[in-house]
Amino acid sequence: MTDKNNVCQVKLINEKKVKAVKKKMLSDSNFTNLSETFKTLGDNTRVKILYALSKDELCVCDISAVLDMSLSAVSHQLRILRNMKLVKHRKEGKIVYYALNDDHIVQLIKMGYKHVTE
Amino acid sequence: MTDKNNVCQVKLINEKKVKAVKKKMLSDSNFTNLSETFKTLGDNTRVKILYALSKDELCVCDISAVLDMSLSAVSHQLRILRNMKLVKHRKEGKIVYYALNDDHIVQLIKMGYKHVTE
DNA sequence: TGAACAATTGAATAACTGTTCAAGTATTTG
DNA sequence: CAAATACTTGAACAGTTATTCAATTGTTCA
Repeated sequence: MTDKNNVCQVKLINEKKVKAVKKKMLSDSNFTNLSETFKTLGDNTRVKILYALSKDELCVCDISAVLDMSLSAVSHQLRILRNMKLVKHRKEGKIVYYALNDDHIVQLIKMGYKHVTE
Repeated sequence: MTDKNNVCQVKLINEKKVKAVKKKMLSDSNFTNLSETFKTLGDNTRVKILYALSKDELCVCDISAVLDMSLSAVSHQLRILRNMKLVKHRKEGKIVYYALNDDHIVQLIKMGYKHVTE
């Protein structure tokens, strides 16, 4: 893709800058992990679940009550959060309790909240 | 949706907890803003653009060179970042230079990076 | 003025995503 | 064992999204 007529003809407006910035970029896999983490937070339902869990450990049923959503929808999103290792769960009979995996994510959400409210 | 047979029958496993957590939830609009901000960061191309701009002010052409992507694709994403007020731009003749709107977002990205690399 | 070119834009397409619905698991308890 | 129930799962559907391609805008400069 680099050559082609897609890229501007002037052979880079600012070759030095481009080289310097390119050198400072992270690896592709880091960017992928980064954007996938943000993408996981970038859904109304999931961010609500995480926020709720930052207040208390909750079972699926309780979460669906807090969010006023179907059990199934919540469960689907919990699977995604589980896969991303953002939440952990423990079984107590029929009931499955979910909790945040660590407080890391809450910090991110708090910072995001600061951003949108300032 | 609340009643229905979607929600668990036990009339809430833990009514007190649910009430307490529900009270602590943010407003819907706050959650929407929050998730939309994260969603904007939750794309490989956009997070790369923001990261690059955290290193230097760059024109569209330079950005497309840094990311090795088409001008058009970059421009489309820049529009989204502009709409979200994450970047600002200034014109210099034919060339449009982009920069981060504020350092807020870099903090978020740094924190996300810390999360994925730890 | 007209050629060159950085950037934007709209349409089209392919891929992805979140919810619902229905069916299925697993556990408790009568 | 059978009924009840908390939860999970797969398929289907509607809505969204990122990129490409082609056309267009706006600016410089010969």
